[in-house]
Amino acid sequence: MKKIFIENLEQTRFFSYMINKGGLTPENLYQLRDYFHFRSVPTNSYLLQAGEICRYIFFVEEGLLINQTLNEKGQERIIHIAPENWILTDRSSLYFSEPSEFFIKSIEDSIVVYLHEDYNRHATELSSVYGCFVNDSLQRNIYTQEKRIQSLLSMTAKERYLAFLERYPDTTQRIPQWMIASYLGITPESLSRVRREIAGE
Amino acid sequence: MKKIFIENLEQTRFFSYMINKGGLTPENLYQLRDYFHFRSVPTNSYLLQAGEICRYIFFVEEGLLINQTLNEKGQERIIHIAPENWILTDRSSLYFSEPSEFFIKSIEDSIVVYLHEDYNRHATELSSVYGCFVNDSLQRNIYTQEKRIQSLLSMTAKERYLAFLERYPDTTQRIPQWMIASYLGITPESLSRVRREIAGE
DNA sequence: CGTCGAATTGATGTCATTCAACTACAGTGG
DNA sequence: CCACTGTAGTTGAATGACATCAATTCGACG
Repeated sequence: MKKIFIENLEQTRFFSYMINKGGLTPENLYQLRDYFHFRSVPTNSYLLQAGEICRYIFFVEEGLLINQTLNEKGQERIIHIAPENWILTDRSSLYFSEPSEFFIKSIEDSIVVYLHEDYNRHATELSSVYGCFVNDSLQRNIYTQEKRIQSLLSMTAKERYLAFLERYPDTTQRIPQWMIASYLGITPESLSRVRREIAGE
Repeated sequence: MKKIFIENLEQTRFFSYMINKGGLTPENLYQLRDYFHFRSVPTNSYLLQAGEICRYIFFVEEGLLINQTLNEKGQERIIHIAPENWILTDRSSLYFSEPSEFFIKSIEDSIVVYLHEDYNRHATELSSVYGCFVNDSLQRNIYTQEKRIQSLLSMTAKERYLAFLERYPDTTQRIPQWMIASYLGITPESLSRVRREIAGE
């Protein structure tokens, strides 16, 4: 988890994202320079441990992060999967400064941008467009969660797996199968059977 | 769904909520008078139909609203249940002006405050505290959805029902059982069996 | 080559669904 | 006032989906 120096900031996914989606300018980003830094993160590093207070928003420049939790019975559950260009954090821990119930961990050698908790506030002050973007993201986040709840309420394991494949078409083969199973809320064995069924169609 | 006139605005649940939780003052609320109105809503009225664009945020002054959707197979699913003091809307339809996939409907004779889509914006201009409150609500919303996803991923029907009872202790007996079943993602028959089991403990 | 974890496969169990029958009750019209 | 109807809820038996447990295979890595 070494802090690293990036030669061409402007060529990073992070910059493209913030400029194209967030509506910031390169100048804005240089002004925000104190509120983010790049880190190199080897496989299986924990960026956040349950019990800690989450202080950062993580942007995946390269690699793959997951967000997991342990339920009462002690088994782990994958909550989110974040490949390149995704943002991951524990909003409630970050926002309310409460101990997190989640782990955030890398499952590939990754490069992660750590966004300081004040990044969004400062960026919004620099650009009102960015403020709207943050709001948009929250709304969209709620919407996708709504969708996921619906899928858990009314789809079978097979249907959910097919939906997963559509959602993460390129990423699927980078994720161990048992993690996908966990994300879908089924056992690895069940997923294996589902896959066999699909293959023979 | 008659527009109604309220004698003592200050004694409404809506005012208490906006003042105590939202940080607005009574004066603020009178200034916002154009952006909300009360309606009397008989049982089984639709406040929003799938396909429409949602234009309001609904605050339940009295009664009981639900938010439901039809899945691909044509069966209805209860997504949210909102008794007094709750807020209900289709955020993505409201925010992105897209046709809604949801129905919002009263299941008791109710009094509902219709908040105009610009209410939040204007209220935020009047009071920055309110702006924080809106943000808080979004964050909290995300958090509770996260919780619900986890419960769907790892709890049995019985456990989810018990959790439901804790969450809506006073409201349970006002909601038909088959709706609770739908909210929990199980069939009415299963819920009936779960209840019998619990009763005999 | 041996080890370890991931993935597959089979046998069996559990939980919830489905379908059907039955009860209870509320509303309607004769 | 009573029969008729429709809806919610309960119950039972059969079925289906997924879990669990155990055995085996596969592949990566030291």
